[in-house]
This record gives sequence, C-alpha cells and structure tokens, in this order.
Amino acid sequence: MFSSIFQNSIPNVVEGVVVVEGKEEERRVEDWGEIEKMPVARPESSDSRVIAHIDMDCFYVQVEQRKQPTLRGHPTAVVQYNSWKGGGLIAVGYEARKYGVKRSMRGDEAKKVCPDIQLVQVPVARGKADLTVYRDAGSEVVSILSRKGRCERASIDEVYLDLTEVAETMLAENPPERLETICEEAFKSHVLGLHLDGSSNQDSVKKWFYMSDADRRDKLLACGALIVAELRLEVLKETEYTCSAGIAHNKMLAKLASGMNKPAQQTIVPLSSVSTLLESLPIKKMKQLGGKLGNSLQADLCVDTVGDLLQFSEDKLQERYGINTGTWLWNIARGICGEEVEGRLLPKSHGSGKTFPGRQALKTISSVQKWIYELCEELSERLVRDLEQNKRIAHTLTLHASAHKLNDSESLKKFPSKSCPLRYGIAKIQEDALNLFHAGLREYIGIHHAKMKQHNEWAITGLSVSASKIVATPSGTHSITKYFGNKNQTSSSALESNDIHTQDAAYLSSSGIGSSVELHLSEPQIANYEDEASDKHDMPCFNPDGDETEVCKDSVFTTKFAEQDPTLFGMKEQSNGITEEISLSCSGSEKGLASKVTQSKMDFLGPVLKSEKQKRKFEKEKVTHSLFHYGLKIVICDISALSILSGSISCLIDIDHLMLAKYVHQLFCQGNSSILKYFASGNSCSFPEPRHVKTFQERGASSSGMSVQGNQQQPMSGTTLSTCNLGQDDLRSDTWRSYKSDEIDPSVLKELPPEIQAEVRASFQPQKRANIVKRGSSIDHYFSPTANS
DNA sequence: ACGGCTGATACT
DNA sequence: TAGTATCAG
Repeated sequence: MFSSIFQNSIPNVVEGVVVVEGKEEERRVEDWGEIEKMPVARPESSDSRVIAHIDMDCFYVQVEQRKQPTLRGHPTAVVQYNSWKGGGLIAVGYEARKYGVKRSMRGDEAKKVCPDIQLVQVPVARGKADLTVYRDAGSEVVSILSRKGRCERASIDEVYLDLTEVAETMLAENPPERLETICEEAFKSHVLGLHLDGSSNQDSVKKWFYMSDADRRDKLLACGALIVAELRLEVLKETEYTCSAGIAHNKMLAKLASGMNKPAQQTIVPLSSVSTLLESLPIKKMKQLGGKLGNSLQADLCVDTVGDLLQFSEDKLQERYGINTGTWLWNIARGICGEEVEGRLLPKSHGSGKTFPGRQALKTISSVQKWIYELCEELSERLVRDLEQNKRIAHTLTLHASAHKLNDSESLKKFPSKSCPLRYGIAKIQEDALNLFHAGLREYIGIHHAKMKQHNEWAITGLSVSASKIVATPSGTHSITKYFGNKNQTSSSALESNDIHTQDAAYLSSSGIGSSVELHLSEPQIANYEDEASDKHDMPCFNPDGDETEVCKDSVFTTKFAEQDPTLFGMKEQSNGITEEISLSCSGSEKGLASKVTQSKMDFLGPVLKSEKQKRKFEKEKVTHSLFHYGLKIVICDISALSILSGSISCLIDIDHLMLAKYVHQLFCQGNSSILKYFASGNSCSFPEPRHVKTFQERGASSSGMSVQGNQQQPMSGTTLSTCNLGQDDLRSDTWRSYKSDEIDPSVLKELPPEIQAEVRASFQPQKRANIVKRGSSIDHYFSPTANS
C-alpha cells in the first residue's frame, strides 16, 4: 500500500506534497465529455505557504442571536419564510443540531424533532428574502481578518488568509511572547497526526508548538496558528461571532481542516499528516468533487477515497478528464493545490433573484414585470451602496430566468440569459432588465413553436438580475492614472488594489459606447494579453469576429444602447441622486475632419491592428460611432489617450476642452461623489464643435513625450505592440504640464452637462466644498504633480 | 416541480 | 464576448 511509503522516507516533497509513482490503471472507461466547468491546476508559488481558512459557525444563526441575545443558548435556526410547511431552514445552530435538526429541513419538521427550537425568519424586503444583514455582518468579519496577511473573501461567511509572510516574520523574530489568552486559544488547536503519548491532548499540542527541532514548515504552521488564534479572538471580541479555522500549507487542506472541528476551534494540518488524512477521505468531501465530477470518479474509476486516486497516472487522468482537470486531480490526490489566495475583500458581482416554484410560476408578462422591477430595485440599492462605500461601478447587467413549459413538448429548453451594459438608476435598470427578459422570451418561444406566443404557454419559475464587471474607481492617492504612471508602486488602495490591473482591462474593453480604439493607445494590459497568447483575446477591445451580438441586432436594443436618448435624462433619475452620463467628448460631426483623424489613427494603430479582420472592424467602428465620441471611460481611465491623439494629430481637439477633461478626471480621481455618479453610466453626451482649434503644442502643453515612438518602458513582449505603451509612457512622464484653474476657459464649462457643470464650477472654490476629498484642497494642487514643476 | 438565494469560476 | 454549466453553502 502507498501508505507505507509515506510513513518512512518521502521520495519527493513539494509543498505538502508527496509524489508517488502511481500504478497504471488498465481498465477502460467511457469518454468524458459532459462536465463543462471543471477544476483547473495551478502551479505552486511558494514551497511552503501558510494558508488559513476561516469559517463562521452557523453564521446566520449567530447574526440573529447577536441581534436578539435572548436566543443565545437556545436551539435556534434561521428559516426562509415560505408559509409552506414552516419555511426552509438555511442555518441551524449547534444546540439545535444536537436534536437532529438539519439544514434544508422544513420549519415544521424541525419543530417536530426539537419542539423548543426558535425559528427566526430571514428579513423580507420587496416580497423576497433580503440577506443584507448577513452580508454586512460578513463584511465586519472580513475587515478584522484582513488585518493580517492577504485576505480573500470566499463567500458570505468564509475567508482565506495567506499568512506566509506574517508567519515567516514571526518565526524570524522568534515568537515574541503573545498574550496568555492567545497562547491558550492556540493550544486548543487540533493538530492532525499528533501522537498523544500518554500526555493529555492539550499538553501534546503545547509540546508540538514548542518543539524546537521541528521541521521549519511545522514551525511556520505553528506561527500561523498563533496568528489565527489571535484573529479569532479579535473577531469574537469585536463582533461576538465565533468561527472555526484550518491552518495548512494550501487552500484545499486549510478548507478541509476548518470543517473538522467545529464550532469555535481550529485545526492544523502538518505536512506529515497529509497522506494519512487524504488516504481515507471520501472523494466527495473534497471541494469541487461534491458533484458530477466526484460521481464520475466513483462510478467510472471506482475511486471512493482520495487515496484511491493515487493509483492513476497523470496521463490517465488527463486522458479522461482533460489536461487541466487531469493534473488537478493528480495533484489533489497528493495534497497539492497551487491555488493562490486572491486578495479580494469585496464580491465580484451582485445579484437579486427569486424562485416561483410550482403553482406560483409567473404566467403573465405583467407579473414578470412586477417581479423584475422588485428585483431591480434591490439590485440598484446594492449598487448604489457599493458605489458610495467602495467607489466601485458595475458595468454589466444580466437577467437570468428559468421557465417551465406548461403545455406539451418534453423539450425542457433553457431560458436564455441575456445581458447588456448597465446604466445606473432604478428606472433604467428596470427598463433594461425587462427588455432583456423580452429578448430572452422571444428566443425561448421563437425557436420551438411560434404559436406558443399567442397561447402564453410558458411559466416563469425563476428570475434573477445581477450586476457584474464591477471595477474600482480611482481614489485620491491611488488613481488609475497614478497606477499607470508607476506600475511598481505598492498598491495601497483601500480594498481592491491588486485587482486594479485586470479590472481595468475588463473595464476598458467593456462593450460600452464610445470608441474603444483610443484606449488601446495607453493600455499596457494588451501586452499581457499577448503573453497569454489566447487567440481569442489577441485584441481584447475589438470583437475579432466583428459581429453584433444577438441583442444588438435587435433594433430596440441598438437604438437603446448605442446612443443615449436625451429624454432619459429625466427627473426620476435625478431624484434618485443618480444621474447618467457624462462623457467628455468632442464630437466631430464634420465628416471630413473625422475621416482625416481616422486616417491618422489608422497610421497610428497600424502595428496594433494585427489582422485584416481587426482593421475591418476598426473601419466599421468608425462608421458607427462618430470618431470623437469619447466615452466617459476615457476621461476616467486615461486622459492621456486624448493627449496622444491631439499631439500626433494636432488641430483636432482644442486645448480648453482637453484641460477641462483633465480637470474633471482629477475630480473623479479625488473621489468627488457627484462626479463618480456621472461616471457610473456608459452613456455619453458631446461637446459641441470646438470653438477654436489650436494645436496642442501651441499652448505649450507638452514639451516632450508626445512623439509616437518615445517608449522607454520595456514592453512585455517586444513586438508590434510597443506603441500600445505610448500612452502610458506619456503619462508617466507626466506630459501634462500643470495648469492653473484660471487657465481653464470658463466658457468651456458651459458645455458640460448642467449637473456636472455645477459640480465642477463649485470645485473651483474647494475650501467651500465638503464633498471633495481633503487632500486636493485647491485646484492648483490637482494640476501640480508633486514630482516636477 | 419546492432547498432559496447568492456567488464564483471554467469553458466555448 | 456573452452565455451556459457546475459547484458550494
């Protein structure tokens, strides 16, 4: 048996990993082609990390018990009120578990098993469960746990921590004696594989902690455990919540361990315990193997425990489950998991949904509309909160529905999901979501029987709206501009710093309005994409296929999304505090001008647009969008794109508009909330024709760095993409000289949309503005880079 | 077709 | 890409 190999000498050890030559498995198994989403293997970053997984104990119950302390100590469960059999349990306290109460029992059943049980309802808002209180409670916890190490919010009540560095530091500085209580808590840890030779459990643990001749990796884990114990105590003290934790060398093992001793305990997984732990572990207990993949392993390969997996060679597993999943499985069997702790404290999407099971299924458009509106209201509320609290903006709205066919046709066709650019404001979200539903419905009924439409032979059994592609907007000290200006800057942005790169990429290439072409000029990410060498992404901002999506083919959507309907600038939105669109743009309505610019831009982009296809796509864009239709995105993300164009194609943009754009950008970067809200929309409006066209140089805007070739930054891959870095380079050297507020022609201000106009004007007397982040106390401050000038 | 609701991720 | 699926709790 393989276990004997483990016990003694270890052939090959890589980060908690024992590499063993597996036996070839001869049995034939059917092909594997069903599962779409499969786990993927990642390379290991460090050879002995310290990873913790922290899991709140029956979280919703704890939240309710804190709200209502008389519940403490009593058997308690949280139910989602359904008025059907007492509602469904979604969390069960430990006292109640003793009576055999289980999740996903009905309230009535629970009462039967445990008559004393206290059933607490999930809050209801707009006719549906509202999890806000739990989300907020989760955030409280995250804010504490993120004090140490890199922190990833894995779900509403789970967190991963990468404590490698902290633990190493502690080890190096020889564990300064911590508070007694912490040590005590730490000594309550469970250490897997620890022999209790005679002495009591806690004594053994203590001994293990103090073992001086231990493996360095064990010592690191011990440090990690101390830190986690401390954190858990802090969480308890500050939130009254208890949690359990696992401490191990990777995510998988940490997660496994955190569930082993609950509640309010922690479990350590020393390297030496791994093989024994996994050997007998039922395969379905492993994360990712609880579903179809796990079933297949059992049914097709007779693998019941993780240990059973060891006998299969990597090739064999790859052959059956594909390259990625194959090696992932092979690694898992050996306790290897290279997955990184992400460093993300906020969710990547928000959603609001409801099911309408059985009889409740929605059969009329008006009932569907009603519910979509309710869901959108909640979603919008959460988006606004996210914007205000975290300065993040979501860019995609998606509607999911599930439907039931009443009449005939076994065909259980899926109701298609649809998405579109997200515009802020309740009414807009509602309108767009409803349109998405109609688009989906047409497709749904259209394909099978056109007749169904008349007879309304569908019923909606589930609806949900969600917002995704959420990107952090720049904050005062850490603007995107600065980020581009100095990529090595250690990121200090409040929450999302390490994501900003990729998120910007997504943001910039989001299918908004406005030309995306300019953005390439300053997008360093392009080189990254290039490195990744994904054919499909060789030009992220262009859809290489050049075809419109289904939605866009629909005339309704084309008009709705391709251009802003000025009448939508309505009162409703304003009363909501969310106004739409601004984009500083210079609208080149003159065709001649536009085409001249286009030509120059083509020259400019020549090396960038690699394929003919892309060039055609570019031409197409040129026709559909007026060339100088700059979306707000540019203003937000990269004013330098404008500067480059104007530098190389002088005479296109007058300097006053440029300065104004830059100024607004600065306000944005400062976190001015009114400006932020404008930016929350992909719509656009235009400046009128430039009044007086001047060349850029004329006003001495740039003495250097405007040249097309001046790229001193080494590109990721020194290929045709080097020009892409131009904008960045330009920006880094801060081509913009510093402007004084009085240099901005006040008359240009009038061309801004009224709302933002007021805001910008007001900011000219910043001392009177409470709305602006303190640092930028004067406009001069914005425009004088600390570096030079 | 009652385990509801929410979120992440991989693949195409 | 947008859309589909799977998984988890």
